[in-house]
Amino acid sequence: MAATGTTTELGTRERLVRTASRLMQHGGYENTPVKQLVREAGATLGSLYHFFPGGKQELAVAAIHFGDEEFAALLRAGLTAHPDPAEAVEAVTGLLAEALEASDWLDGCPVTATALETVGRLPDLQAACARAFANWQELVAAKLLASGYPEEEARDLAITVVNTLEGAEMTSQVTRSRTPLLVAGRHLARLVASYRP
Amino acid sequence: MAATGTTTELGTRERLVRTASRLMQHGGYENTPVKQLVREAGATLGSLYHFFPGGKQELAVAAIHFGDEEFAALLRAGLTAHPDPAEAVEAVTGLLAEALEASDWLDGCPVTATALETVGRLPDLQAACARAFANWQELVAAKLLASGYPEEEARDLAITVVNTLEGAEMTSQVTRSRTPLLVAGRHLARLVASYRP
DNA sequence: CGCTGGATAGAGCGTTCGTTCTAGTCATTC
DNA sequence: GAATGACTAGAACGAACGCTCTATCCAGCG
Repeated sequence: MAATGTTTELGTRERLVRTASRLMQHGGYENTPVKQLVREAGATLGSLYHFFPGGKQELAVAAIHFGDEEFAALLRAGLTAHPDPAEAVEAVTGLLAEALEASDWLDGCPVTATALETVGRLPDLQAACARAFANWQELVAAKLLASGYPEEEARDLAITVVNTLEGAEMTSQVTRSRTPLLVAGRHLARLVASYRP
Repeated sequence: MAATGTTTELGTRERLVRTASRLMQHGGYENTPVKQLVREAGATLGSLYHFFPGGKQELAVAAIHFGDEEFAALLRAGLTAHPDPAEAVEAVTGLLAEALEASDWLDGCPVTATALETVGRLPDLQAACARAFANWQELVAAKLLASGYPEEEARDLAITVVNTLEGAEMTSQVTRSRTPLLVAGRHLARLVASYRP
């Protein structure tokens, strides 16, 4: 190899995190056996417990953070696509619908499934999921604030925007249809516009 | 016992279904071991496989249907509380927030967790979950239609109302706060009112 | 009374789970 | 070229999983 100073392709640790994020996106935490995980990541059990002494749970927290950032990137892409926040939010639903259908309705929200099954069971994971939701709300709120929305209305709208995206993404996934997401886009745009300063 | 002709308290089958619904509401399908299930239901493995030859999966489908009806009852209660659909929807979020906090943030939507973890894995369960969502949408749509909303707008609004309720319920659960649900109530009321015929 | 069949009861099956453990590889450093 | 330490490799373990199986109970009936 030429450049041995940096990672040539992707380090084992990174492959583990990304694979865990993808598998947990599909089936959540308990439905993701570590052996399948390391196999698909092209790693071994030894590597997993080398990088994550806390085991599956520590890896899962890292995977949730990765999914958090991944979703945030898509959110940023949609939000910056239009200056107007209402149009921007609707653009996000379009991006989500596209990505979801392209994955044969499998790649839903990378956090939701894990969030629901860890409530009251695995506090570390639940906290990581809560942080992700807060992070996404913050992105939406920033867009609204930058457009002149008053502080309180911006914060509240951001909560509902993210929640509706989550709910619509789930329903689109279960029913294998773009409709819930696209309808959510229209309604959120109308709602956001109705508060326009 | 006096009346031996009918079930004295609750039949074993019914206890299994209700217990399964409650446990799946908390942790989903895979997080609900059959042995814990029969123990909490006051039943045994023999009874489970007597009433549900299809095993855990068949019981889970029955449990989803039960949760479907249970949530539908709460939805009906909220929707009939006010003649105006906008106020009615907001009433629903109040009921949900109350029930959720009373359960120490554990009794979320009885279907969502299972829906997400069975996508693309257990078609029978996924179908049962999809049916529940459609059922709830139908209830909201009926309320809007009865209030004179045009057919298409009523259907689309019903989709978003249910999706937003789902998303807000999940976020309220994970963050242990009424806020997401109550904010969703205000926003949904505003959205529904904005379409008032 | 004995027979019958729905319902109950739980020990035990084979499998899979997350984790541990020992052995090994390989680039880097003295 | 021996030593070092980060990393790889996978066999093996105890626990827990869903499910099967045989035995038993008991109300209804001739």
